[in-house]
Amino acid sequence: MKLSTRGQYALHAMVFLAQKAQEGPQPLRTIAEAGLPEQYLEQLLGALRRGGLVTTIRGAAGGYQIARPLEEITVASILESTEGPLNLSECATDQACCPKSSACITRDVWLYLTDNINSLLQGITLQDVLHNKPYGVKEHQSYEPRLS
Amino acid sequence: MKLSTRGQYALHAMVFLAQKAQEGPQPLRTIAEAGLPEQYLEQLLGALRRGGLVTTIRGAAGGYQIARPLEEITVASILESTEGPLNLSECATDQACCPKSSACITRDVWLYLTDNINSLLQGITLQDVLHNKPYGVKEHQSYEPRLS
DNA sequence: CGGAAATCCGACGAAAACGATCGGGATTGG
DNA sequence: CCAATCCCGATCGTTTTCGTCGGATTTCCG
Repeated sequence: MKLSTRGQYALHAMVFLAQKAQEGPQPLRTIAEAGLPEQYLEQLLGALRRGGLVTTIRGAAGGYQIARPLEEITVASILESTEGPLNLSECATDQACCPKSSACITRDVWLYLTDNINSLLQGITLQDVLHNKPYGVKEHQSYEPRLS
Repeated sequence: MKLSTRGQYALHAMVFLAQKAQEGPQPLRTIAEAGLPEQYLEQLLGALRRGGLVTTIRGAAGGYQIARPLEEITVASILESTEGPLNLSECATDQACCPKSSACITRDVWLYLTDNINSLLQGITLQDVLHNKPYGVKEHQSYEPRLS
């Protein structure tokens, strides 16, 4: 189980933009200076814009800016914008999984994990990351198997 | 962020073997009957054996069996055997990450997530899955940023 | 002993995903 | 106008994933 570099780069870029939030739009060039491939990063910022997390200003002296208050931007939303939704198993999203297995009890496991990982990711905001605070300490969602 | 089918198939197979734990060794053929690709599954069972989760009996009337008590086999160990360790970001395992970024504060995020997801996965045993019990409801590990 | 049932294992191959790179178009400040 | 900058679709090499294949080995059973 791993994440692609898209998510890593995206989080990195968002943290950078958050730090420079008061300094006007940051051009791609500047964001990539930490060592990220510039043209690749451009794609990711496009995804983040479409996800409503950054705004852009085109033309000379343009660049990228954080679109919303830092406490509203979660790691979950960053990863979802750049990597798509968390999908541990088709079994968890699609209905007709496990063709011949009458009682697919593994499905409950995937659903439980999906819920809890999402809740973990939603518990971390850019604000938290910047302030180096201990992250959200909600409890695990209690789990009751769905009757289906 | 997704899991490969290896993990899905492996969990499915392990649940099946757990259900048949009292009935002697189950041949590959039988395990695959639910619709899994037989020869592919064979590789996965090899990995599970190397991980110490199943034992095999070779030769005619042979097959696969659960190797340990159900409450000792966690979803974490199944996924680790078949997919390798959870690795959200090289940044989390390797040291020299983020080449030019002096203070890589994203690293703390990956470490935190890795710890908590692992703890989620370790909280579910085959026993729990079979009995359809609410899974482990430990709290999130409290997190204090490492000073590095 | 011989054959059938089964696991074991390495190699191969098609398809998808990943990690970029490229080239050109559109927008805007100076 | 021109330079800086974002926008966007296409392409491309590499790696990973998802299997398949063929053969070797082990063991039961008659």
